Amino acid sequence: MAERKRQYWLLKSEPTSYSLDDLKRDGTTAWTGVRNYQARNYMRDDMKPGDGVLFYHSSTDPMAIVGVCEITSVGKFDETALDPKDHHYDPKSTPQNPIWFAVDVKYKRTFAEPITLTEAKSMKGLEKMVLLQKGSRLSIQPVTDKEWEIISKRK
DNA sequence: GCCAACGTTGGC
DNA sequence: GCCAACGTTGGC
Repeated sequence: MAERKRQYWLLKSEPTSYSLDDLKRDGTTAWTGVRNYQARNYMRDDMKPGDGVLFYHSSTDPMAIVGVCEITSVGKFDETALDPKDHHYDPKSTPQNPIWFAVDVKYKRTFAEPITLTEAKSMKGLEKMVLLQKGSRLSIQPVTDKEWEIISKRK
């Protein structure tokens, strides 16, 4: 069987709800609570252990790509759908008939200097990046090899 | 706080 | 299956 090529992703999070520092503390976390079908599809169908992840802080000052993580599981059932007290509760999603999925994400490193949204917009080679497109609000986005190469070079 | 962009829902 | 109404995201 042919080796699958490593793919790259960007995960958005509001640092007040879950920051890269939180992930550094936890080591690994299940990326639960995603309730958007396109983002779900990426987790369920496309993400594989070893894939690279850029971690982005949204709705904060400054908004920035703050570091690098790694996918360490394939898509699995999102348990938060079962909990009536959870904000992401969805009784239609059950282990027998799963709708919502999560992947495990492992902390790798934090950039000494975050790449702010403003800076990213000025960087050569990132013009097509999903994050920078007008109206783009997907919380899980694919990142191209070239974009990964440019961004993950950051110390 | 505003609002553009987009996704989802539900009436028909 | 269309589409108006509504809700959410997230940059500004």
